[in-house]
Amino acid sequence: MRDGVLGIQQPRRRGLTDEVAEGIRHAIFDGSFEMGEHLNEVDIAERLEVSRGPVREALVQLRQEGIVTMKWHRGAHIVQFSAKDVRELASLRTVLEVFAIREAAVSATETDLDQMNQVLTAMSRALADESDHAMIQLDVQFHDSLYRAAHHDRLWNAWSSIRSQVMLSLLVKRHTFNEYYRDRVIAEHRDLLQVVAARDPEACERAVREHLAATYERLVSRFRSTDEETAESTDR
Amino acid sequence: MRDGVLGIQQPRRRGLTDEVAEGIRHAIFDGSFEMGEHLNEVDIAERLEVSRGPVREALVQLRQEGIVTMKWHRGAHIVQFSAKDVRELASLRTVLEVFAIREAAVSATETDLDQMNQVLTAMSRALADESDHAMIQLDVQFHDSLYRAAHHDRLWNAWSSIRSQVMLSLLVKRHTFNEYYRDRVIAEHRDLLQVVAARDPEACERAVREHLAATYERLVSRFRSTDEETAESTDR
DNA sequence: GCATTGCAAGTTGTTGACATTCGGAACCTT
DNA sequence: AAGGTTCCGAATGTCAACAACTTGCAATGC
Repeated sequence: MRDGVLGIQQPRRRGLTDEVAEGIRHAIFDGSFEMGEHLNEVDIAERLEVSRGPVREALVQLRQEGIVTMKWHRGAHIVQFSAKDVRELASLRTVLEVFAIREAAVSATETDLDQMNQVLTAMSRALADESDHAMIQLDVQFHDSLYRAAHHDRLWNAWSSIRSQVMLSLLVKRHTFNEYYRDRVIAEHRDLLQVVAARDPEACERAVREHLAATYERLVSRFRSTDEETAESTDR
Repeated sequence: MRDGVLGIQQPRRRGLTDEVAEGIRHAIFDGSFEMGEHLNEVDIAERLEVSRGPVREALVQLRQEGIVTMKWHRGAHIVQFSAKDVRELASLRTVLEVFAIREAAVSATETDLDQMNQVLTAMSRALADESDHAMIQLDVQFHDSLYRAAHHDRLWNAWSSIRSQVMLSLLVKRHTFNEYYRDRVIAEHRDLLQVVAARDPEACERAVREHLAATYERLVSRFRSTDEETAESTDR
């Protein structure tokens, strides 16, 4: 946020709560937990060498991000997305992102555009590595920079509260994205950057709608429509 | 949610965290705290007769709701809205609520419409009492029922994360709303209900845009703008 | 056998004590 | 007296123990 006088990034002091939240988030994205798995507070606390206090506070945060659910005296579980959930993510995200890109078209600075561009070049590099995980991360990162370019704190918060869900829903089905990512991601995102740079609100809205429709059309079908159906045999 | 077999409303068990969060929220809305005031954890804990643990967890929740800010080792403060904040609330809320009412127009049930109607009648009663506080509460409550009619969990969460801010920004300037509330609230909200009931998406969108524009046009001017904002702002 | 009841183990919820950090008052230096 | 430094009080951050709750299992009764 504020760099020191010497341009040195002064160590941002933050509590264990945030560290733990990031740790758990990272673990979830890395696939260290199964979908629906129970998160044991003492396990996490011991593994991160912290007490349970910060862990609990972190879980409250993650609940707000929608990637864990909590019930009274029943602890936290990783969410399990149904097709309905993904459809909700798609529709809400479209609404937010159309708004975001229209705002960005008006108030994006050169710096903002640069950052979007940097993500694009990072994508090109990642394409060679064929790492789906890295690519998805960059995908989300690009949209981060788009939202940031809108310069709208509360819009950013709204995005933050579904961001982790978006990331998780993509990661879970990452293997179905191979061809898509190889063929179209970079082009589509470059289009987004261009319409923003061109300051054309209408083109912006069209580009976002197409981009998200294309992404989610294939994604939704990968999730089960009823989560009542169950249940693979118990793994214990 | 699920009533017992005997129709007995089983007491919804919830932790102290939620109770405390609601307590603090209530206190803030009641004006028990000044804007920007520091929230002392031990004071709150003692006053509510709980330990600091639940209080801290509750504050994390309230931070997510945007009505308190927290900094490392500096605790929690009530937010202070600037004109920019209120403008952000207005624009984001418009985006969300347009989406909400269009969804509601499609998927609202009779029960949903009934609940909206109930709030309307409660408003009529409150109008006589001339209690601004009660009226604002009902105003927000009406919009609650609108969002609920959309049957979209993530949209509801997005609304929840600005709801408290909306409520607070209205309450802080409640004295400027006398005439408006007396004259137009009920009519405008009844319009909203009618267009939803008519299942007319376009009329819905128009009604919401007008309603919110009217509300925020007068509200924004009541908040003072920050220095930097006036310095670099370009009107549009 | 099947359902019910009581127990026990394990997990979460809560608490009070301890450690760390911030901000300001008092003090020294110039 | 102005400016900087040191120290202390007060609040927050963290921890480990205690209490409450849920759940699965086994014993009991039918």
